[in-house]
Amino acid sequence: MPQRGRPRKARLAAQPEVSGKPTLKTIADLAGLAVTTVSRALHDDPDIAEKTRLRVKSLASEIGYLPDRAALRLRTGRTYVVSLVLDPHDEILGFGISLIRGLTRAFRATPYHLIITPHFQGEPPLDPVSHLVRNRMADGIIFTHTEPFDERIRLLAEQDVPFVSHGRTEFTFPHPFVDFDNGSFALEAVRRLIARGSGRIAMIAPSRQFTFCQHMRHGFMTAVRETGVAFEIPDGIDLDSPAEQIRAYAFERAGGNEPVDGFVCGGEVSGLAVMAGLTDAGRTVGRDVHLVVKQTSPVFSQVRPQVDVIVEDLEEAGERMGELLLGVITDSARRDAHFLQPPRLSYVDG
Amino acid sequence: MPQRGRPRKARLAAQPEVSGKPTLKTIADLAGLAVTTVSRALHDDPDIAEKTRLRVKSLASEIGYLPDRAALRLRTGRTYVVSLVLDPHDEILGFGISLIRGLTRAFRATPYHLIITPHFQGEPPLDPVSHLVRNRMADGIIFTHTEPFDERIRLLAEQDVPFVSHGRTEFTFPHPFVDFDNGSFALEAVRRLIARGSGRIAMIAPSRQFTFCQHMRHGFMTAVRETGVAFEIPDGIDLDSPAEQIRAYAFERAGGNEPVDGFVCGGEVSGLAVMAGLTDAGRTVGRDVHLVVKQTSPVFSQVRPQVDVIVEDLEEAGERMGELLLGVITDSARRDAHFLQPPRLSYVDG
DNA sequence: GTTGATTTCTGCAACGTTTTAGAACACGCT
DNA sequence: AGCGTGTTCTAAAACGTTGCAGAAATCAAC
Repeated sequence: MPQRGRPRKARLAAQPEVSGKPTLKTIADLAGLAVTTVSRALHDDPDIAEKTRLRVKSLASEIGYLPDRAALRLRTGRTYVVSLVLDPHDEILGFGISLIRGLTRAFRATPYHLIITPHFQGEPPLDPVSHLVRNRMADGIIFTHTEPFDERIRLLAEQDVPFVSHGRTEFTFPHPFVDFDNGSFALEAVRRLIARGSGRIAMIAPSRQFTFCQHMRHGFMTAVRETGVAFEIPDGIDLDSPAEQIRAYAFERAGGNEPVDGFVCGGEVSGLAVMAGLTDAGRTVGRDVHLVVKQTSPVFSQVRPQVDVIVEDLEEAGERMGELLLGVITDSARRDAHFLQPPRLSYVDG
Repeated sequence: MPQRGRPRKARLAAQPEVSGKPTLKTIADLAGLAVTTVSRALHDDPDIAEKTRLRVKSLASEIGYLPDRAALRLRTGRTYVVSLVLDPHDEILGFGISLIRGLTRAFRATPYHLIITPHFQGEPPLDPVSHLVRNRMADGIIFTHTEPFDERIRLLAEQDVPFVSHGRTEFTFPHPFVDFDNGSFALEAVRRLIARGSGRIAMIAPSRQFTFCQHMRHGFMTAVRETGVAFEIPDGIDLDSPAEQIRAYAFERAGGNEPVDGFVCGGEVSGLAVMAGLTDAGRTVGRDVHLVVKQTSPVFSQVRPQVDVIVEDLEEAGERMGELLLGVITDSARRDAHFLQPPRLSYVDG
């Protein structure tokens, strides 16, 4: 094979720098090449001889070169940052941390970093998002507790900023989301309660502002109509209500005439609160009254008496959201990708 | 007052750029000043006339100028990033998310961002930390589950990288930490159980590898010696054991001869597991056997029968850690600052 | 008026990267 | 020889910021 092209100038290879982290210049000096060449070699530019590319790459990995994030970001505008907007509604139990763990799994082999942007109670929900967008602080945004006409989504779609929401909207345009199938959850929960013998079923539903409230109610009502069972959905009580209020409701509705003997609980705290209310009212859970609880952490398997649970896997949700977001970032055509997570039924003795 | 110094050149103020986020140049053009001048004015350099400083600052806030993080980082080397190393041991219940929420509170009015660096199960614990240090990815590091001779702390102290640990060490050099007073926790827990009438007390302790295990054991043993009560600390069972194993242990030790009638549980999952085991064994919690549980989330107030809890406020811990870290970052002399968090007793009916 | 001190502002360089434009050389063909 | 072509590499500029070294004007003093 004939040697072609420009031959290497027999440049003195400077001795490797001792201090500081390696940069393109470090490699360039080591290899006797120009910084540009090294950059291109690492990017597999076909203009660079294969032999050189290989040499540069092995040199780079040898000295543990990692491109400088700041320089990259300054030059290219890409931040390689994804931000999770931490919702004040995020339940203590699992929601935040499982989701985060899933996200980190999705970003594991990528250069992306996960930053947490808090949304403080009382602030306008749009603030954290518009701050991120305006100052270009992230390549993509993740958030939870989506509303039917969520302003955050309107803004992000308008500005063409990649995002994935946990929860759906009622906008006409498509956008990437991951959601738990709360409709199926409620449907299955009611069916299970009826199989257990419940004759009057109540549901502790999400706050009306969230889209998933409608899904859960719809599933609930479908099952109720399908079976003709008596039901109630308390007004003014939702999953974000203080546990004490939920407990009091369960306590009250456990007795009187037309007592409730089946509860669908959309979350663990409400599940425990309902159980507490029933216990306090002298009812025996699992015998004269039944529960189906949506579980996002493994606590309920240790709660006694055992109750039927339906599992929402938030770590998986996080991982999917991360994957979808990376997809949208690299290819904005994937804007309508989504994932609807099926409920995982986990019932006590069959 | 006489006009002194160099007068403003009557330079044409270029019309404000419409596109892109504002930079120093935007302000400079607007004010008819040089970029350097604007930079110094914003930094309150006394070399710049007060009038100019005021004008520049009002201009800056008017157009919503925010220094570019990438440029700042590239130029100064400061990242304005703090990283939390997410431990795989972080309990689903509260640990992670409360701590994170507290951290974000501490960074609220600062330019610091919180990034989450995962530590995946099976990886060497040093990996995430040394990666952060080597590539200068953060100005400060936060981590949990500290060990007596924690390699992470050794490394960070050696490299002089600011950090705050959750938990103490047995190193001779001082370092910033926040810790819950697990000694007092165990001490008070035993006292409470004895007041309830327990005659044989067991403790579900942390895994031996963590420093706080020793503190908890020490507090426990102090109380045991002080009172002369019978006790046991099961071998091979700790807070990180599968809940089922803990349940089985409680189930077994609830009966037989010399049954245990008082449990100190260092965490919520173990608390629920012990209650489950006792219930399954036919014991009545609150009558013939008692529990004191360390609580980091509000779940236990809804668990029936109610048990005594001692609260560890992880959100406060996070906020303190954030504050301490900012202190160390800006003034490395504060390396020995720390905060020992007192247990908050929350007992059922007095 | 020149000089020097003081005040106030400016230009240049650098951080590490990618992009754009082009340079240096070898080869094959006339 | 000369020319075009293809291959392989490089110099310079730019992203937005700050530190350094000065520059331009004024004032006080001679």
